[in-house]
Amino acid sequence: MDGEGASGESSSSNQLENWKKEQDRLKKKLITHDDFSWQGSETLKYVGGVDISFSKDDSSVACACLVVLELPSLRVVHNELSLIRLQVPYVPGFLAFREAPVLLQILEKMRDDHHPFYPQVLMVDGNGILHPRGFGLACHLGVLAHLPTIGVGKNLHHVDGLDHSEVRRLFQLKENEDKKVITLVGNSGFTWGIGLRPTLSSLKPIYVSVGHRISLETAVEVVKMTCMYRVPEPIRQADIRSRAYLQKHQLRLLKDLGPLGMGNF
DNA sequence: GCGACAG
DNA sequence: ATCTTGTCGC
Repeated sequence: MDGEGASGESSSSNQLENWKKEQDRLKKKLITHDDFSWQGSETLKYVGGVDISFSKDDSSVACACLVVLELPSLRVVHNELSLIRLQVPYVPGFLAFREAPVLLQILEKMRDDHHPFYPQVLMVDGNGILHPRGFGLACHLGVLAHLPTIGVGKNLHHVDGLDHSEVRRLFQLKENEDKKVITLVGNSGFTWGIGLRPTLSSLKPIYVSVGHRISLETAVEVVKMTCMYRVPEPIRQADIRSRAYLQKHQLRLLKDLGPLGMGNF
C-alpha cells in the first residue's frame, strides 16, 4: 500500500501542504514597514523590475527578465535575461514556487558581482500580501533576496471579500470619482493593498501591495514615480524584453525549419 | 458542496 | 501566461 488513494491523500495535496508550511515559515521574516537606507542619507536611484514570459509553443519554456531603471529619468541602465525550462506548474496562491527560483538566481548573480546597479527596491509582477495567506510572490522573493519589494498585480486575486466587481463598485462611488487610488479593505477590516487606475475614466486598475521591507504608502509613491502607462515601467520593460527575447528565439527556430520546406523546391 | 483563483 | 486586427474614443 502506498497510502495515496486509500487514505484520501494524494501527492499533490501533500505538495500544497508543504508549500503552505514553507509560506508560513518565510512569512515570519516578513517586514511590512519602511526598512531601507534611501530617503535618509542615500536617495532612491535604482528601481528594479522582474517578469517572466512564456513560449506559446512550449509552455515549459520561459524567459525571465530583470531590468533596473534609474530615477528620475526612468532610463533602463541594466537588463538581464535568462532562458529557462520550468517544471513547477502554476497553482493559484503558489506562484512563487514556480517563478521565484529563477528570479532569485538572477538577483544573486548580480549582487555577488557587486554590480553598481543592483536595485534598491524591486517591483514584482505578482502580488505581495494581497494573497490568500498574505504571502504572495513579491513577499516570497523579497524575503529570500533580503530586498525591499513591491507587489504589482494586473488582475485581482480574490481574497477576504475583495473581487473585481467590488473594486469596480468602489471606483464608481461618488466620493471616489476624482480618485485614482482606492484602498482595498477586506471584510475583515484588513488593508490588503490599493487599486490604482491610470486615468479617472479607466476601468482596469493595477493592484499594489506590500512585498517586503516597505510600507504601502511608500510602495504607492514608488509606483507613481515609475508610471508612464498603466503598468509601471520597471515591470513593463521586463515584460517587453522577456517577450521580445522569446520571439527572437522562436524566429530563429522558424528560420532554421521554415526555409527547409520551401527551399528544397 | 460549488465556484472563484496573481502568472 | 498565451492566442490576436482592427477599431472606438480622447
